[in-house]
Amino acid sequence: MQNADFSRNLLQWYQHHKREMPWRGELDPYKIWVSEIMLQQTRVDQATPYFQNFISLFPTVYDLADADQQQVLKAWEGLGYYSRARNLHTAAKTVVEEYNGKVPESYDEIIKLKGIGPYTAAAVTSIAFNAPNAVVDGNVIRVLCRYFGIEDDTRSSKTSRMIQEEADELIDPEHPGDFNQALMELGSEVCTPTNPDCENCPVQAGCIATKMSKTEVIPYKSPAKKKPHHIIGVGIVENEEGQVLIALRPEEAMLGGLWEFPGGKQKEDETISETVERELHEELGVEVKAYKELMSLKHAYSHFSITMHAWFCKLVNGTPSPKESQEIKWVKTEELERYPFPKANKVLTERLINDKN
DNA sequence: AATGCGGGGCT
DNA sequence: AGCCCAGCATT
Repeated sequence: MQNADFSRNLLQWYQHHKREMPWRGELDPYKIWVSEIMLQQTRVDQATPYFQNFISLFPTVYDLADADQQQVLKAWEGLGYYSRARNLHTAAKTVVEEYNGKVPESYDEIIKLKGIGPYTAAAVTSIAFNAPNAVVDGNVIRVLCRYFGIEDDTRSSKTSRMIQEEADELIDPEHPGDFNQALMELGSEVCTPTNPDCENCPVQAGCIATKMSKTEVIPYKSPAKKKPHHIIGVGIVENEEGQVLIALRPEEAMLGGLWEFPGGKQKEDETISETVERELHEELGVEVKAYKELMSLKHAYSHFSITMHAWFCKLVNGTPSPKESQEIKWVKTEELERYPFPKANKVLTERLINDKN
C-alpha cells in the first residue's frame, strides 16, 4: 500500500469515527499544549474533566504563568505524574517571559520547553501549526509494529528510533495534525492491545501482522521488573483546636509540592504504631503516642506499591518542626480540601472529613 | 541505555 | 495481579 493510499484510507476512517474531545477543533496552541501534557501516559476519559477545569482556571498562558504552584497542583490533584504540572507551570512562565506569550511554532524551539519531549513537540506543532512532524506514542508504536511486522522489543530505544523513522516516512504532509490524531485514534479504537478489530481497520490490506496472524504477539515488549511492596505508617496528629498536622513534600522529591500526613516505611522487628512514632520523631522532632488506627489502605505507585496504616497520635513532648519536609501546617479538617494531596493521602483526608460529619 | 515517576480501567 | 495508557527528565 502506497503512503497516499494509507493516508486516504486512514483519514476517511477518522472522519467517520473520531471521538469528540474538548480540545478537538481547538485553534489555540496553548490549549492544545495543555491537552497533550495531560494526555501523556493518561487516557482521554481520565484527562477530559481535568482539562475542562484547568482551562477554566487558567484560560491563557498568562493566567497559568501568574498562578501559584499550589493552585496548579490542586488543579492536577489525582491526575498523577505531578512533574507534568510543575514543568507545565515552569514552561508557561518561559513562554510569557522569553516568547512574548506566544507558544513557539518550530519543533526545535518548542521541545526546549520543560515537559515537552519528542511526542509533545510533534503533537503540538502538527495540530496547532500544521507542521509535518510525526507523533510516536503508545498507540502509534502498536499500530506501526503490526503494520510493518516489527517484532523487536518495543522497550529498546533502537526500536523506538526505527518506529519514529517509519512514522516520519508515512505521515501525510498535507494533513499532519489529522494524520497523527487518526493514527492514535486507530490504535485506541481498532488496533487495540488485545482483540484488535482488524475487519474494521482501514489499512488492514497492508498490515503484515494481520497477514501473518501475529497481531497477538506484535508488538513484543520484554517483561517489566517486579515492583516492591512497602508497609507504611503515617500519623494523624491532632491538637486541642481539632486541627491536624500536614507536611509539604520537598520540590525535588516524588510527589513534590503535594501535602501528606507525615510517616514512613516500617522496619523489621517494629510494630506499625512504633513505626509511626519513630517516623514522626525523625521528621518532626517530637515525641508522639500512636493510640488508635484510623484505617489502612493499599495503593500502587508507578514503581512500588504500599499498604498504608494511618494512626491517630497524641503529642507527648516537643513542638513539631519541619525536618525532612519543606513546611508543616496545622489545619482544620474542613480546610484539608484546599490543599493538593496525592491519592493515598486524599483517601485519608476524605475519611477524616466524613467522620467529622 | 536504563530508571524514576501516578492513577485508573481492563483483562 | 499485571498491563496499558496521546512520555519526559535525569543519569
